[in-house]
Amino acid sequence: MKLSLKVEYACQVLAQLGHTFGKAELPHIDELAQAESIPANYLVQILNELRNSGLIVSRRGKMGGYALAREPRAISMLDIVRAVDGDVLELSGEGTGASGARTHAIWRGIAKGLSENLRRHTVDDLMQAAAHEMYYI
Amino acid sequence: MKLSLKVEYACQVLAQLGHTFGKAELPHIDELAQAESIPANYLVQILNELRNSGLIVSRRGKMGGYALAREPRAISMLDIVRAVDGDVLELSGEGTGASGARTHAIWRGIAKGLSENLRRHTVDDLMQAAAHEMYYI
DNA sequence: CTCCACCTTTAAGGAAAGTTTCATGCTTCC
DNA sequence: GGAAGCATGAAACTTTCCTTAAAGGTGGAG
Repeated sequence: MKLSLKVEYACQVLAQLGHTFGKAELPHIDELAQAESIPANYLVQILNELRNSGLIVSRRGKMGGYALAREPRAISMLDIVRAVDGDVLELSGEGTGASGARTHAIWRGIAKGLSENLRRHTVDDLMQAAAHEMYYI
Repeated sequence: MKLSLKVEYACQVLAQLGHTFGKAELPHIDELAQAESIPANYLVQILNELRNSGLIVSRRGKMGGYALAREPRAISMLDIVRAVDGDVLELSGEGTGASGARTHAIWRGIAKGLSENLRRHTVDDLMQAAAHEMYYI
């Protein structure tokens, strides 16, 4: 049950955009890619998905770049997951078999709990310095 | 963010084994596969992983079959996920980049919360009749 | 008004994982 | 010893993930 690299990248780049939120000059793809050690060509696709989901905005041409669409605390990790990875803990099976329906029902409940937990974390949290990490290990 | 079919299958077959727990005659692979609409050849691998993790036991030869290793309420969904799908929300990346460490720390916290939630559900819950499903939708 | 820097869109390909199926050997009961 | 069933490993297929690439559109600067 692995977390996709794509979601990790998305969290990192949004944290990075959080730091430049409100500034006049917008960061470019290459700057973001280098700061977060993400392949630039892959980052392009992720940023597009984030833009299509309304989490970020972009400006074309010279002086172009990316920025958060709203303040960091107003973008949750649930928004991020749904933007790049689809529904949280989406079911693969059809719910067939004697225990299929019951199994689906329970997993939907678990997915709901996880979603609510993800909603409580925002880009603001991702921007905190690494010094507080001990609390999470 | 999809849940693997393998985990769903594992939950279903364990629910099925829960119903025959304590009985003298053990169900065969083919019976389990048919009851839960799971490809029998695939189910073999899943049952092996569940056995290697100590969740179920098996008997060879004629009159052979499978059974839970302990009572249904003593097998949690966290046990199931770890047996067939590895760690809960395992991280793919290296935690590199400016926000890599912080992102990892937050996701570890979320994974911990999900694990604790999974621990609260057991095979016993998976065995309940489908009539109670409405509460979970 | 032209060029350059930057974003936009799409696609192709390989690597990895997930799912299914098959083949062979080993145990136990009759 | 033979048949019924589990144990084990591997092959083949499908899907997803990750990476890289290329062609096109946009806006500011000179």
